[in-house]
Amino acid sequence: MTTKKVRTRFAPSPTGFLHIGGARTTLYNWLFARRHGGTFVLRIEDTDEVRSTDDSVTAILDSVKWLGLDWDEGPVDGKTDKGPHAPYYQMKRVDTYRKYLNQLLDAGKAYKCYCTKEELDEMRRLAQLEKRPPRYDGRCRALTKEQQASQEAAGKKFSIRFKMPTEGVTVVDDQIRGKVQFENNLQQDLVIWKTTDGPTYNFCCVIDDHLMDITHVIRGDEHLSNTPSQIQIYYALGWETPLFAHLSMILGPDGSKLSKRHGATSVLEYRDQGYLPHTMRNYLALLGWSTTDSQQLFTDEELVAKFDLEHCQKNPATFDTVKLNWMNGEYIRATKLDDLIALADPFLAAAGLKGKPGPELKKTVALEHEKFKLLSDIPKLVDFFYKPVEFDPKAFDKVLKAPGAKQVLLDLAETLKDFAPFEDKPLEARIRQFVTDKGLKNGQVFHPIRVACTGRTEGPTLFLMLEVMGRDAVVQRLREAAAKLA
RNA sequence: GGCGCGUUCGUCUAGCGGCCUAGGACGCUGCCCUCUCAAGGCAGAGAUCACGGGUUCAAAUCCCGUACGCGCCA
Repeated sequence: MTTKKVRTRFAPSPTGFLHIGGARTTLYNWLFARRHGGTFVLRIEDTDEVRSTDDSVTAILDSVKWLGLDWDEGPVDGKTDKGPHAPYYQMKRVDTYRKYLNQLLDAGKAYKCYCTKEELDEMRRLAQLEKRPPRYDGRCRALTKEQQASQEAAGKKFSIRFKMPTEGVTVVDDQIRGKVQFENNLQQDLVIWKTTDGPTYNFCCVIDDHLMDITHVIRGDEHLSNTPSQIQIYYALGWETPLFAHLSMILGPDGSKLSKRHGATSVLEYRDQGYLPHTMRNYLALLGWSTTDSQQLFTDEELVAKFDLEHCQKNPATFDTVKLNWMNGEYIRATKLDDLIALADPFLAAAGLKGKPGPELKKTVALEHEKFKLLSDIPKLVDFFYKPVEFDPKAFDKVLKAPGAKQVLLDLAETLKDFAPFEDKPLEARIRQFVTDKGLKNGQVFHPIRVACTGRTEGPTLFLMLEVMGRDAVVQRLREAAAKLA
């Protein structure tokens, strides 16, 4: 076991938003680094010039920041970097890659390949036909200097391939899956430099992980198959390999790889729907990792203290919004009122509830605190305090159109118009007295009040809600509802 | 097609040969609380541990096949 200081990295390609799978990979890298007092590095793998965009970089950095996962080295924003291994954008490191490319070329461990796309397609077609694995046959491996010169004289472009060993096996000693063996002669000679004169992902990745002293490469399952090739590049350069850990994928409810079809996949969408960063950390931590006890809710400190690679799941996990929602509700309930209102600010603003006349938001939100699953639920559940009552048709028909309901509203408006103090307990006592006086049942009075004041059959505890709403508003709403019944 | 990975309640999972008549969490059902909806409390249903063979006194746990799913190569 290495005694080196732990260094992990998350290395996204900026070709889109940070999705749930990437978020979990980031989290695990972060947790592992923090767990071992190590360093967490963020590196942008933007070698795909066509698909990489600045907007994606921004979106990814925003996502990681929102998740609350701070990185020790990496981009600060689109322009500057922090850390001793800067720059952390691969396209700014091309000279470095070129240096090692030349080293491999000089050592005869890589070679120029002049095959065109058409030729490669043909090769593949034939292989399919003959039921052979459709891989590059290595025809340019043994080209002489003269042959190469004539290809180039003919103006042919070339890519550069890495020479995989033709015999033996490469073992990936995976921290999660154990030893995984690959036969070398079944691996093809990987393109490490493109015809367009640029490095490829698999090459840069190796160079950077080595140069940046990465000790643990924790990444998605989809990279496992490329790992033997990468390991051989380490060997060819005379480097020690880091330890690898491949995480299983995250699936959608139908068992296929989580994608747009399944709804939200981008981390930022979860932010915009009103999930708390802590919920995402906790939920994602448990999606593919677990402790031996039955604990579900963890503080960040607990997560950091307990996280390990041993308990990472080998099989893929289905993303379950229902449990996510439960957890978010748990954390919203655990959030102090003032903090909750601050967190909900964008949602309250979007709903136009800020600065509206009416009760203090803090009071109305407090009434429903235990019911919110999402921050975006907050305005939906308290908006009736701040705008004219909109009656739910069913509630209106069932409760207000009930026999006697109109009279109850009218009588109550009279009873309450001068009532003081207009507070929870006194109100309850008075209204219960009203019920008795009229020889009615609780429901015949309580329900109409609620619907008249809120438009709905469900809502906060009644008398406290009336207190918060205030006498004038309550009396007015009772009368308006009665008038509507005319 | 080749190679690789995986398979425990609907979902996330515990389990590393006897403690498993398989435990927990979310969800679901019922009851309690109650002015509604939640929250909370209690109870319950729900998994022949993918299938088939071995190994062993003993297997969800080890080995081998099969099926299915997924990934990579293109």
